[in-house]
Amino acid sequence: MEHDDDPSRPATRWADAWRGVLFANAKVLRIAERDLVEREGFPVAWLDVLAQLYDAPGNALRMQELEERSLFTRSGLTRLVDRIEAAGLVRREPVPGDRRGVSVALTPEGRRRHDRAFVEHMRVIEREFGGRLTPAEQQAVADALAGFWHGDLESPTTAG
Amino acid sequence: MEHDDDPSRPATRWADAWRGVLFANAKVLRIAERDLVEREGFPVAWLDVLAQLYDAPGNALRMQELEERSLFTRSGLTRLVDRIEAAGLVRREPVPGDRRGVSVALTPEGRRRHDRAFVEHMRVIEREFGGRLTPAEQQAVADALAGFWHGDLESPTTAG
DNA sequence: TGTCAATAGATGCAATGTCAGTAATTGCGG
DNA sequence: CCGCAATTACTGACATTGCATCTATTGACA
Repeated sequence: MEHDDDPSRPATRWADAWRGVLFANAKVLRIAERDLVEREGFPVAWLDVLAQLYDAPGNALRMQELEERSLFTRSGLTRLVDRIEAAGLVRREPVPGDRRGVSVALTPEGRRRHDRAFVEHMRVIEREFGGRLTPAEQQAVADALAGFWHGDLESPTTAG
Repeated sequence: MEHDDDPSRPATRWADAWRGVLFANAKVLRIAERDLVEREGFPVAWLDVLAQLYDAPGNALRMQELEERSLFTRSGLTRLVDRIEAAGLVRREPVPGDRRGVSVALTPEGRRRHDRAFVEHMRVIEREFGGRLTPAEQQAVADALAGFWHGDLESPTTAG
């Protein structure tokens, strides 16, 4: 992936864009991970789960819903929730209509920890990520990549 | 809902930009990981190592250099190299001047596997990532995030 | 009602990653 | 030359993750 600055052949810019995503993610997340563990004693994966529950109606989600929304550890969710539950931040509850299902709910303690951790986490992200971009760049990246989250991107994988 | 172009309050766009980075990375990488394992029988972490060696002068790097450049698995490099070496894709060699050191070199087989894997990997990235962005968006993201890789971003972490 | 595929989670095992501690080597200061 | 801190890489204990499998429950249907 060397020389393709040629204006007649702009299609290779995605490689640099991808590299940027890769590096930004890795570097910022590494710092944020360290910081969170030091301050709060739990990793970003926990905060991800807590935040999903926080945003959910009733502060609770079924395992499967959690799995769909969670960025990290698509699998292994059972044990992840085990640990968070052991720490008292969430609680498993039976689902009224379906005896197979389990609902994971935020405990009051979990909510407190979430609030504190989230604020500090965002501060770190702002310092390490947002602060390195101009407002225009922030807007551009947000617009360009919006499709990856508020969008469904199943499509092109059908053919296996 | 979309109007935050307000100059008095532009600072919140980085949150959406960050979310985009997070999601794009996670979703695209997950697909690429599966694909690579299926096709080549090794994970992206291997390709990362192979690519670092490929780009290095003499197709070789010391463990520490490898660790600094590697995006994935900052730690655990010893065992990672163990595995790749066991597969015959790299070879450990003593360093002439320093008997503590170890140089990790790409084998001919490693080079072949790298070439093939890299091409296919890039194809997947293009399909899953590049293909979802317009050329203008690709350019914008590449420009905005360039600082995270060709740049040094040590600075603001000094105070711990 | 009995059978069976589908769904929701959990579990076993192997692979991988993390962290602290170890061993060998180097280079400095006396 | 000798002791000692720094550097380089590895090892072992342990936590986490991924994958395939397993159990329980549900819902469709004959």
